[in-house]
Amino acid sequence: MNSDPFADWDGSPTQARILQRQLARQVLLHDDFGSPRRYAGVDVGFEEGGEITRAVAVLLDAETLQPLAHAVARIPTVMPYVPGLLSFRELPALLQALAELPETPDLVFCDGHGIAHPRRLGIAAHLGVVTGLPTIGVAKKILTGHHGELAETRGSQVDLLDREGGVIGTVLRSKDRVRPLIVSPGHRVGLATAPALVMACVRRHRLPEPTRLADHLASRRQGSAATQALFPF
DNA sequence: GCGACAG
DNA sequence: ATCTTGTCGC
Repeated sequence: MNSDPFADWDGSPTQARILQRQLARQVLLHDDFGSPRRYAGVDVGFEEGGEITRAVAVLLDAETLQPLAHAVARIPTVMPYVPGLLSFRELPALLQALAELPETPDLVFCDGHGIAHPRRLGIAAHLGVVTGLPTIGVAKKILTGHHGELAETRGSQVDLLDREGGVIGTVLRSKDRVRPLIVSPGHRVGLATAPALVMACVRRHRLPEPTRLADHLASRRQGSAATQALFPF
C-alpha cells in the first residue's frame, strides 16, 4: 500500500496546488469495482489543541453495514488547515489508520469532498489515487460549486455544478428536512453511482453508516456508553 | 480589489 | 476541526 501521498512535495502551498492538478488527471470517474463486500469509513479528529492528528478507519460489512473492526492512528499534526489543501493535513494519518485494518476495503467513504474541489482533488479523490482504491467523498458543506433548488424530502438530489456548468457532484438530502450532504466521486466511481451508494448506506441518521461511525470515533473520546454500543468489540 | 472558504 | 449544557424538535 502506497504510504507516500505527496511524492516529492517541498511543503509549500503553491507546489501543493500544482501537485493536485497533476494527480487530478489520474482520477477515474467511472465505476470500476465489483460487488463490494467490505466498506470502510474514514475521518480525522484532533487532540492537544490540534498538536495531534487522530485518524480513524472503520471496516464494515457491505451487506449488513455492521462494523467489523476499526483502527486509530495518532501522529503529530503536520500542517495547518488551509481551504483546498485538506488532504495534505489529514492524509498521512488517514493512510496509517487504513493500513492497520485487518482487511482491505472494496470501497472507502471519506469525510470531505472528492472531485467537488477547486482543482478536482479533494481528500477523497487524493486518497483514491494514492491507494488505488475506489473512494467516495461525503461532505457536510460545499467547498466550491453551486446548485438549484432541492426538495425537502429524503432522497431528493440535484447536481452540484462548477463555474462552467460542469457536474462535479450531487447535493443529496439523506433525510427529510435535514441539511443536504455534498457527495462526489473520489476515484473509480461514477457521478451517478456515488449518491446511490451513499443513500444505500443511510439508516437512521443524516450521515451514511461508514462516515458516521468513523466520525464518532474520531471526534468523541473513547469509553462513552454510546461508543460501547456502536462497537461491541 | 472583494468575498468564499471541506475539516 | 475544537472549546461546551441544556434544550427543542422529529
